[in-house]
Amino acid sequence: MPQTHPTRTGVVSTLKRESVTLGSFASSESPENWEKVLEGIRHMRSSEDAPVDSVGCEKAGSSLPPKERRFAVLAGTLLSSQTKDHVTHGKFLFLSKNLPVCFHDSEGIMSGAVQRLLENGLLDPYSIEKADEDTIKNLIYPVGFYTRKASNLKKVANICILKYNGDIPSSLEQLLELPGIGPKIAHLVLHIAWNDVQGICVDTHVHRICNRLGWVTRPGTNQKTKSPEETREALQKWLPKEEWVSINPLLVGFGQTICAPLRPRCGVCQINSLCPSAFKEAPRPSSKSKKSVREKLE
DNA sequence: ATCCCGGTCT
DNA sequence: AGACCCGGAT
Repeated sequence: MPQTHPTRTGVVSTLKRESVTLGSFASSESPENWEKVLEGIRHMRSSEDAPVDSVGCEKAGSSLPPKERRFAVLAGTLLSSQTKDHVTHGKFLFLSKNLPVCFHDSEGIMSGAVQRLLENGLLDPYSIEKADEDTIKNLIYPVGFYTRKASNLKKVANICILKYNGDIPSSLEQLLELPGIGPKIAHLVLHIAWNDVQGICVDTHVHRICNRLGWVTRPGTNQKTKSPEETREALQKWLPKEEWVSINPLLVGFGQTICAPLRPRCGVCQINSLCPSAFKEAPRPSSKSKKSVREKLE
């Protein structure tokens, strides 16, 4: 698609204010203080210990030749999608050179599934196509949506064989045609497998945090974006492309440790003075308890 | 024991 | 809008 990103953002020109913006800014212009916010998050991330940073990664597929390696990336990413382990996608963005298929291993679920596939020689399209679907199901069992993923994996393998000579598609559009591959995974695979950054990988953390920061709005409005895709497009309009890769693991880790989906720890957040949503989150979503009034005020 | 999670597909 | 699915949090 057209590359209409005004990467030259007028970041240096505008005079800085100390006040917190309300998240409104002219379209295709950067939100105020975004660099300060990013810097603050980086600083917090350097001292926090987010799960995404832990070293529990498997290096399945690291010694494979390029074509097999790419398929392993696609298969592994497909498996980790829609699982909480998906948040660790950010991890192997950094390790893609040597460790193309890497998963956070907090529970051993994802890495176990990929490793079992690899040990059984089921990380390449030809073996997968021949393998029984139930076999794949059993090997990947603990991961979420395993039935659907086993089915999608076989379909993907078949398509890769028929249309791509056993390789994986190299364009965004072709990746999106694969069953079970949506925008998030497609952009991720494109980057990891082909080293091609065409878009920001927006998961729920990126989606949520960008909206809290007022970094993205629906086109022509001040309303929050409604979907990760809207967030991706809005974010890409102003965020310099140099940040497109790093923004995902940065915000994922931030979202895991501080800017959590519910009960964000605004009290310890170092950029709360720059965040229009700070301390504005509903304190207790479902409150049946009458105690626990003053326990979380750190 | 119940609720909640999360990309993708329908 | 709901189904898919597990494990984890509550």
